[in-house]
Amino acid sequence: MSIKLYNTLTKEIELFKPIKRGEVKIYSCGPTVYNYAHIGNLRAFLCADLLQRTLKVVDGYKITWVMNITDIDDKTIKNISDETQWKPQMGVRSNDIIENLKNFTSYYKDEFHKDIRLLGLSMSHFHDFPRATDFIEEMKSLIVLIANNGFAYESGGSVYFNVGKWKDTDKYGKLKNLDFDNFRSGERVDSDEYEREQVSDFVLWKAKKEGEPSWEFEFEGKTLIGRPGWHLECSVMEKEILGLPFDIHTGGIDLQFPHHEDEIAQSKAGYGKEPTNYWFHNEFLQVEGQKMSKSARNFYTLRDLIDKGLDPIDVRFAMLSAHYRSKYNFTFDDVEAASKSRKRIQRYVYELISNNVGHDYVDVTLFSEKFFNHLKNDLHTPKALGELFTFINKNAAIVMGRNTRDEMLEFFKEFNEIFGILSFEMPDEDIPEEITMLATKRIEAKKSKNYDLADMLRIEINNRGYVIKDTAEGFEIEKL
RNA sequence: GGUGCCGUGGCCGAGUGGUUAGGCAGAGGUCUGCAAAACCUUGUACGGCGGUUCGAAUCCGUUCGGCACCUCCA
Repeated sequence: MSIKLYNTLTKEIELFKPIKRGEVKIYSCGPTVYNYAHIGNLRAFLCADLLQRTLKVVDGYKITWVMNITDIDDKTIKNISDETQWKPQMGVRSNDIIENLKNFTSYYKDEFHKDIRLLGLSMSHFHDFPRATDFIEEMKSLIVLIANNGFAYESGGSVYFNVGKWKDTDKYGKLKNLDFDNFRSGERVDSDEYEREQVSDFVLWKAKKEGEPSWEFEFEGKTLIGRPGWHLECSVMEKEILGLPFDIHTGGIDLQFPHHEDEIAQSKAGYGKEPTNYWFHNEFLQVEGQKMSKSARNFYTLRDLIDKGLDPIDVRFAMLSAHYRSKYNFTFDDVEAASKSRKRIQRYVYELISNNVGHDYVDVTLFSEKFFNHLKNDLHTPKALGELFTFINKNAAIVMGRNTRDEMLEFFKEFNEIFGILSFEMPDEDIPEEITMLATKRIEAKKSKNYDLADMLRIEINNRGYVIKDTAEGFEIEKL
């Protein structure tokens, strides 16, 4: 209806139009479950979450959201062959290598689910999490289709996609302008033992190496023992689960090439259709201005951040505060700032709920429209949040009348269906009796002007994890 | 080497020709015994150099710097 999105296919911000009225089908390139997801991975999933929530809340679309789980590739294989990577929670390591692969990847899949839940993604928003190894047969079928159309060839037990031939048929390089004749010279390390006709050809079926999990594939009269190529899984799963074409495909910017480009080529060469109408790519996350990497010692998983005392919801809000097509520079100071500003919004909401003294009328509809219009404009969260803070600054909750408050709360409920950072329950914390007693003693000390004792008691309360605030009536206690 | 993106005040981050973005931090204030919270006030920024223009962070040229992709990568 009215959301505008940047489409990598056209390199323009376009008015989004779904294939079927009122419905949007989204496929997100999900994690490779060979380890815990790092915060760069998580940003991509959070951006996809922002997209689907915005479509749902702002334009009322019914969303079908699929995120794949890559459970077979070089990295998973590498890690299952390394005994030190095995954890007791994965079960018993057996001689059945495919069994090991399943157990290993299942563990990290579950951990991934825990992470995204902590980040505020809701499992109920997902339609499916297909795993690549559950679609081996369908992948073989696609290879056969591609071969039948003349765009695949077997060599050394592997099957390759013939990019050169494809380029005569259709454009290759739809997502990114690439100068194929001028690929980095001298550094083109083709360490594969596989024999490709051209370096730009990519693998559809990869011949087995010693110790690797493998499947049998009857192809043009030969039995090829091996496994599917990485690009193939998405082409297959999105077709099987969503059907072609679907509406939006999401992923990190690094996947534009070759992953998504090859996905387009495969799907079109095999199924005769391109996968999707809109390609949605989020920019990278950096840490302290650098690319995140293990060698730079700035590599974080969500659990690393939690161990450092960060609240995952603050991480969520910090990431959502940056535009998805901008590099997000993750710093601890920034999460700290995000935490404070988040709490400011939360306190404002609590004031809307609790106080009842004001009478002012404020045009909430006007503000709400402006706010959501920013989101409709290619998910411009920084502008939307700027609008929100400007509004909060100009319109103190305390002076608003009940009707305005209720309208504001309606706004915040919609806001929260997208941002997912607010609570509408007044904090009803059980303050231990001993803390209340200390606070009462302090108030008495205060009344008798024994300020030294009062200050000591306040410090004692702080040390026990609570903060005391004096009010006109007496005091309030909050948990830190 | 090829392709593309970006350089805004202490930090983050909007802004594409003339009007206060915003957040965090900082400063001052109201309130308070002191705090905390809240609220009010407060920011001579736009990498450098040229050019176009009455006027440029915004357009053009150039230069410096950073980043990404170029078949492992969210």
